[in-house]
Amino acid sequence: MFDLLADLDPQQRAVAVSEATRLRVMAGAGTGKTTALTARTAHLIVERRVAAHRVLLLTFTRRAARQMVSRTATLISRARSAPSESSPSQRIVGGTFHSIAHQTLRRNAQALGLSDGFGVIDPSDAADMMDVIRNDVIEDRALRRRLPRKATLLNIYTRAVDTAQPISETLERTAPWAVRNSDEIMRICRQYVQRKREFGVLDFDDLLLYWREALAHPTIGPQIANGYDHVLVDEYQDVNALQVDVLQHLVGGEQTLTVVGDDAQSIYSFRASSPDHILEFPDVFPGAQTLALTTNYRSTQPIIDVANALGSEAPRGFMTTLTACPQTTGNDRPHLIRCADEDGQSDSVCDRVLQLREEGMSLREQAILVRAAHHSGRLEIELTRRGIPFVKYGGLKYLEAAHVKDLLAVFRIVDNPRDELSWFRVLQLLEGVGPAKAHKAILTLGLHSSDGPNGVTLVEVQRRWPQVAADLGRAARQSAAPVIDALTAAQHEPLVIHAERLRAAVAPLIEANYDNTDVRLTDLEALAQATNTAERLCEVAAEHVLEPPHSTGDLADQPVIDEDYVVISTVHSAKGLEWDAVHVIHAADGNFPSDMALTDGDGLEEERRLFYVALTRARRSLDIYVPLRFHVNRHAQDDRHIWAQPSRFLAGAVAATLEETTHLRPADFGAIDLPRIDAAAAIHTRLDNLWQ
DNA sequence: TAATGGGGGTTTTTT
DNA sequence: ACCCCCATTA
Repeated sequence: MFDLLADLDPQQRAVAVSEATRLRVMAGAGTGKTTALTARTAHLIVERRVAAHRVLLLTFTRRAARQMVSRTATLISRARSAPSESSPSQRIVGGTFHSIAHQTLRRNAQALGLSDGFGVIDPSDAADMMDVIRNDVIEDRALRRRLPRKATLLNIYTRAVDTAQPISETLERTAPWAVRNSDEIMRICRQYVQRKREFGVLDFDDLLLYWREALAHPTIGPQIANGYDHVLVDEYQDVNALQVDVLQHLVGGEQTLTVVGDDAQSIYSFRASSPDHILEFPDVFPGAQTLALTTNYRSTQPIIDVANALGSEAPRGFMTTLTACPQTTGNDRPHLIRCADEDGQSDSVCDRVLQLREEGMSLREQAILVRAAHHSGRLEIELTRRGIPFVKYGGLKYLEAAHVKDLLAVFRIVDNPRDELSWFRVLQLLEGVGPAKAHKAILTLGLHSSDGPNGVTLVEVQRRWPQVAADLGRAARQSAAPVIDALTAAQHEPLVIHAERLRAAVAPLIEANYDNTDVRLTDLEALAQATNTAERLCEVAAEHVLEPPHSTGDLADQPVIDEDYVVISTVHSAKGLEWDAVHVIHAADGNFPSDMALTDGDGLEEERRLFYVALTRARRSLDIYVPLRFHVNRHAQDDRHIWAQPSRFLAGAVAATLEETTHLRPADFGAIDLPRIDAAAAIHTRLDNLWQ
């Protein structure tokens, strides 16, 4: 018979079978955390007879959730010698904090005073709202221009919400230059909250806030929490105070709680997470037991040496020191490659990538990791020039999916006609309709004026539409009519038919507004078909918002899948992944650690953890590239450069673990021999003192 | 109203 | 190079 625990090492086995009701697992990088967690879950279900649907697994990414739910199901079906893994008795409830929150809110919308077809807006919608509000609320143009840009406004708002700190405090920490305008920013935030309510929409933060509110309620809360007997949380180092609150309520009864994480990999402080939460877990959850996973099965000894050396330099240290698995082979020390400038770096990376491929390592086994998405710009040019295919993760432009957002906006209107944001978007697809006419139309439709609890109904919209149409050109009137009809028609039809009707009505508008119509229309067909498993259109829209395309490859057509390609990824997006070879570029002070993060000591420590995450992605080969000269500005095309020191993380104990080489092109001779003085670092320190 | 051009500013990471 | 804002023009 299949033994669930057979492939586990003693540490992992301890995690799998522990009967602690509060368990913290400190799991270092590459130590088989997923293996241990899925074994624990399967063990609960197979050996301790827990029903699968009473186990809740919370993660931070969709990918992690999917992976663990299906691996658990596989384990269970093997242990029971059952043929299929799709049986509900084998599938636990798993998802990101946000998606589980969303499902919970849908089920309890009425009890929570939410309108029943509430919409979920993505960060770019939210930012657009911020933009509109700024223009409405701030009269003075000069003042308006001094305020942060829309995305920054949203960041400030989010951070204030996540940390439950007043805006003024948030500004001090994250945007000190905007402190003088804190009054205006507060007014904008207040309006933002109010408008979301009027429109009947929730943003990402709201999902968690409402979830917590529901859980904190004396009768609703326990009812939700009692749906589960066991709660497991992955990547616990990334939780913020709000999420800890949610968990406390979720396990307020008889439930058990297992959290797994690594304090060394806490890299989301901009979302108000802090490694303190995993470090202080026993204080918040009394009686907690702690286990550790310390044997790294991923990387060779020399790579682990670099990671441990980096950890040893952290002022507070990291809780786990990694031990290499005795079976790993490979003695090559990771390289620190000095390059003259960014182009030299691009050159060097390409050379190395091709060299490794010639040694038999396919491109797909290699990744190039960057601190900031734009760091790979010049490298991408060089990769293209040399015909090396690549796929970039992170930093996807939402606009590329504008047509998808258009149809989703229509979906949202169906269930929530007072969603002004969606109307605003859809109306502007009509010819001759810009912001001004769209706004007027919204007033005419009287989206909020209605008496009903959920605002206007679609029937009312249809009745008032002729008034709007009178103000439109002929073309706009004609192309709008089918959309309005499709919105109201077919409420009794199967969802997928209704969705298809809407798609057909919107398609001509898409054709009129965008290039690349073929690809876009295909996307929309897929989207309409995807509604056949859902119960409501607003659900489809929300799920889509919660799982945006993650790489440019996700949006592209399938053929890419068969090809061999290098992955370019931000370090943040690379967490949880691994490759045979990892190339970390731009490891120069100012880029990595990023200048932006150095306003306080916490910032520097987070950069160190980020660097740690980057290093520990590598299985067999690790190369760190240091361009000594790079462009001053993000988008600079001019010749203004600054000289940089290698990243401060490469000094001290770490230096001793690396093999240093210099990559020179003929043109670089001379350049590289210029004296390297410590001026940059000295000035940096001096200036840093000014801000404290 | 949408399209165009000039000018000024440009602070990372993402569920 | 790019984005954002504004004024001008069709």
